Amino acid sequence: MMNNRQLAEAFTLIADLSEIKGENIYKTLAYRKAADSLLNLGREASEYWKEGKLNDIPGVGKAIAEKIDELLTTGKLEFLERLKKEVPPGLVEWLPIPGLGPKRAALIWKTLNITTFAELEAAARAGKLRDLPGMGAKSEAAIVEGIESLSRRTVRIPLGRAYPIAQALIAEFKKVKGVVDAQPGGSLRRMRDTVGDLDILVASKDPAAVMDMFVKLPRIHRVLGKGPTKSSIEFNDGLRVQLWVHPPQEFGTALVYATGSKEHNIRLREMALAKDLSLSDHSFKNILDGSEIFCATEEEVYETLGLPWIPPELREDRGEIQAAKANKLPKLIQRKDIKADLQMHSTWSDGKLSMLEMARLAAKRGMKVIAFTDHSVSLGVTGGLSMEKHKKQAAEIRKIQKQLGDSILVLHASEVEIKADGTLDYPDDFLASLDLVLASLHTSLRQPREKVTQRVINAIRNPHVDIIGHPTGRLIPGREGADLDMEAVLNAAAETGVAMEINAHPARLDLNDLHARRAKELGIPIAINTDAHSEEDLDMLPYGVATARRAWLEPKDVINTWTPKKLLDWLKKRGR
DNA sequence: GCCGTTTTCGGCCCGACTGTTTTCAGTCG
Repeated sequence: MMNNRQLAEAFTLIADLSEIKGENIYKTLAYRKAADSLLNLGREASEYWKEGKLNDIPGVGKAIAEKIDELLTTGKLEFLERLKKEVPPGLVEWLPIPGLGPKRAALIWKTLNITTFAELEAAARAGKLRDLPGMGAKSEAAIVEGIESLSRRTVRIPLGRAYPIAQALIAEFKKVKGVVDAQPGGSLRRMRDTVGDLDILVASKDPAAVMDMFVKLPRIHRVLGKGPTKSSIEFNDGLRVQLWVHPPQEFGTALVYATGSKEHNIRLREMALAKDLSLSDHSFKNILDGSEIFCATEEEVYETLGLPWIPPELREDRGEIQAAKANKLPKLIQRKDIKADLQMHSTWSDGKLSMLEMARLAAKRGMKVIAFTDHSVSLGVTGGLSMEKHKKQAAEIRKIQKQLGDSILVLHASEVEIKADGTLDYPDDFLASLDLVLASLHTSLRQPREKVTQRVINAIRNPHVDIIGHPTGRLIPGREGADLDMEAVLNAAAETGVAMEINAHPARLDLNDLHARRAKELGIPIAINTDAHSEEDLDMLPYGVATARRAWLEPKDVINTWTPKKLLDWLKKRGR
């Protein structure tokens, strides 16, 4: 059964091939929209399909619904196979080359009769592209350079790496004469778990000063473009940064534009047009009389459209505009709402600091409750604890609790391994003796879907498990995580009341935004924990909160916002 | 191909930058 990503890939391929073919641009746009919509769906399209509700998926009408049906039934699509015979699918590999789009791909293919990436590279290097109509030596050089940069270019980078770099750049921009404000834009500001390139927006009365400083930053590989209001560069490590500079009086429209997402912006522009206003990064322009409305702040932009300000994390065209219209935007959780951290590690297993040190550092960061979830016995590499050692740890916790007084409550917990056979690492009567049990997958993540899903469900059904930690086990970048049937997992959690974790470490952010949002819909309590192994890790909490915000979570949805008493009551109700 | 707080037909977001084409097309975000 094809999953959403595979379906989206099929429609993206249709869109790419159609565009090279020269098909009506709005038709290709419709396929792209459908692909995007599938990727943004909280549940598998196959479930909509079983319910006969494919048309409920935004951007899916009669024709695309029929194609999804064929793909899910047969695993193939006759329409796509025919299209591949008309347009060589190898051409699609050319499109990521900067400076080469569908029009030129078609031109090169038809004129030179080549279809592979290697043939294209050879033709470009042999000087065969410069004589094509509309192209010249510079276009050809740009394509050669584009091919080279593609091989050098890093894939999407983790938010946890991009964010500090962006903050450092912003600090530099703010030092430049004439700069009034500087903010991140793009997926960075929306706090997606990975970002493609860094978008930064500056408000300044003297744009040239910022641009000149920007293109002279150290460690720049090359300047991709430089204009009076927009420039972009590529660093030696392949990271790309795009900079816009606007006068302060239009910073609001500019920031909305630069933040995106593209789909969100399209919705805003449609709303503007309904009021005879054309919205750009500069202003609202009245299409009847040409008059302009300038917005220095985002609030003014949304107000002009009759909407309350929408937090950047929600701007994905996942229903936030409808919610804003109805004045039903969620009151999103914030960092300051978090008063408990229910997964952290100490020197008792693989943590770097003692429990007392960790407790004091957590208290300093506003925590009222923490849980030590040192690893369980079978995870040998981490120094997983025997039951015997747990008794000693319990005694140690009683001791440090006296030292800490009532500044912070320390719970004796465990991150219990969900073993490859689906059993847990300790017997039930031992689990019952702990203050809190968090169960996680670390091994045999590549098991088949049914098996690995059943493992997690077994853990959820164990009456002594309170939280499932980083449910899929993914690592960013690089490791996919288990192929869980998330809908089945979440349904089990909804039945038993087990909390699901958003692991705040930027290498995890697991649950992701979509799954966390689905968990909320099902009424499942969510935990946001740092999984800290060191002091620095304690400061990763904002990434977890950002993921929760992207999932539309409010303080009441998250158990870490509760008072110690409420948290203890919840654990008691769970049989503790 | 999708879609409807004017619409079941006729729209579908907007502008900067680049190169080459001396007024615009292609690409990009």
